[in-house]
Amino acid sequence: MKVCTRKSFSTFHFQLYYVILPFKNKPDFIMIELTNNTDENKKSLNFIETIVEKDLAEGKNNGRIQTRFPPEPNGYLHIGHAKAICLDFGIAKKYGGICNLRFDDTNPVKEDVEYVDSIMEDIQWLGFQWENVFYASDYFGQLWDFAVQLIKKGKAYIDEQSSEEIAKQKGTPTQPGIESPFRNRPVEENLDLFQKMNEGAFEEGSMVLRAKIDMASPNMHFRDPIIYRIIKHPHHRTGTQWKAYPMYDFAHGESDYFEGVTHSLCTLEFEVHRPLYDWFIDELKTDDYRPRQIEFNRLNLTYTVMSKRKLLQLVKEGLVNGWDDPRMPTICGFRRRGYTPASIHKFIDKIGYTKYDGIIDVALLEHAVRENLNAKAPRVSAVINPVKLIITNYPEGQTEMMEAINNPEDESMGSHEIAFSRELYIEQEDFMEDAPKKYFRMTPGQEVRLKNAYIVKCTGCKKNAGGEIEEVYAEYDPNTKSGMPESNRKVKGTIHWVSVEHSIPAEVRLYDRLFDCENPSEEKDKDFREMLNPDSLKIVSGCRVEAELAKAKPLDHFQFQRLGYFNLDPDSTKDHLIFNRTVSLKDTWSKIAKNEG
RNA sequence: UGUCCCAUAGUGUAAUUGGUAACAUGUCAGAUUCUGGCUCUGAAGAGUUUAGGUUCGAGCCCUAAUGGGACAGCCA
Repeated sequence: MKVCTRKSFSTFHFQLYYVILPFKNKPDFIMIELTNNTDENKKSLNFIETIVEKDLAEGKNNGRIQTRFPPEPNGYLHIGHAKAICLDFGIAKKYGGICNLRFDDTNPVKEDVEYVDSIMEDIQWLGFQWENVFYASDYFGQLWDFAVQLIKKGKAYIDEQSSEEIAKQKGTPTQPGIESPFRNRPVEENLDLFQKMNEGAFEEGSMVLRAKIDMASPNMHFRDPIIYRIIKHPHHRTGTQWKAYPMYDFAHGESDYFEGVTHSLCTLEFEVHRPLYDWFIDELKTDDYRPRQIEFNRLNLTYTVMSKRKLLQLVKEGLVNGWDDPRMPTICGFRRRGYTPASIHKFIDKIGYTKYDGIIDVALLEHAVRENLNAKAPRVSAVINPVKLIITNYPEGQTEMMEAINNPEDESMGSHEIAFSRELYIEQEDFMEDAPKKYFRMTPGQEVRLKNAYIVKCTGCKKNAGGEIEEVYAEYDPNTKSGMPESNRKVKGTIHWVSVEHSIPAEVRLYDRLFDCENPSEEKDKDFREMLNPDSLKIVSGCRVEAELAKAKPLDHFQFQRLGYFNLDPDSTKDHLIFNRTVSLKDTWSKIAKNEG
């Protein structure tokens, strides 16, 4: 055995050793990495990891790393959140830190425990576990005290103007705002009103607490931002205890500070909030510690929308069948569609984290699921649009059990049996009376292999009065059974089938992209409902699947051979099997067929 | 003549300032195949938005322009 080191790599913090094993025919090159951190070192760091490593190298926060995933419980998580989750939990894990789940529940009107539960379920399904669960509402007391402190310092005041008035005075991005007439209200009066505001003495909208900063600031967020408003709607956790609630800008950074977050990762649209985030923390902090907000690009995917508002609208207006409709980009939608956590991780790993706000081709996502399911999904036979095939020279009443390999990619998955008989179903698509040259399937005079069974030669078909194909006929060659010595004869095509008598009925749901246009969010002047793809769901009943599938459990993955990856829908019952198409197989034939006209 | 952010093949990401700008996906071709899948081989596809500057040397640093985005909720 020879071991050689590559000197040229010595500047990196890992070393590669090529070990050449002296096997005669197949010298195996095995790369062994002698470090504790295997994969990570090979890959270049993203800009956030670079920052984290720099902070670590400088000894910031005594080498402590803490992140948080901070959803508002006002909707279901989508694949964009998955990207944030992978980052928040991933950074903590990679650098030996912790990641907490914190619900940013500062607006009781929009929030609900239903969402809290689904969020936790989705994070865990993705394979992550938080260190602690926190709620911004846990800090309402501390935040209140901080607000009082600001008032006492003369840095906050109660404004009694209407929201319209305040908006008007705010100015525009290019014009400075003007100061509120209430801006210099005495401290005592502010404290008194703030107290009463929370006791329910005033109506919603009648007054707010504002930070006194700079109405002429070029950053709109500094123009005396509202930090407390009156909401009388009960809170899903604190009930009616509070009537005055902190705004996001006032709650978020402070919550990070209370918890000891070191790196507060969020999406790009919060970039302009960062100076304010820092401003509040500067007012609050009593030591050198300060959490650091870093923004990365949010995930945009082609042919779908990612905004919670629009997703909610799709659900509320019944344009889809709920949050977990398999066409939705929600995590529960992907789960029901048949995506695996591994495929989502793979996808997110490939797209990376930058500050460039682009849109990602769903083809990348689809590739990730195909790759994952190709490795793990058992192969089965299913006929979605059946037509009868009769093997005219096969004995009536005879049945043979054929061996079907579960997964050619993974021998350890073994095999199962599938019943073969005289009468079968094949796909309507797999028979053509007049076929083009490159059609390798069932057509009179042509031989095809029936997967896992015999080579058959098509002899003709029977049509009804309307010209529709009712039955297809073929003769089999008994010497060509799969596995037999003479079975290796070359035939161009192989098609799948199920036995009429032994197969079971099923419903199959074929999903396609939800929207017709690549970037629905970009078409600002169009109603996004007009861009919906009318064919995004096709329900096909009367499908026939092999008996093996009676054993399927909800969400089990399968490859329907030659068709795609499918999973059993949770609504499926013993008497009514329902399969969802996760993604089709790549289909080069359809391209050829198209080009041939 | 607001502040902030961004700009590398179709898409996404990479490239201690120094070798012919790399990878994935997508596209096209071919091989293989009892899945028109997978796998394998190959090809096309950017000369790094533009113009200056610094440098022996710039995708990378500086300046400006151009284009795109975020910010004017009592949402987060």
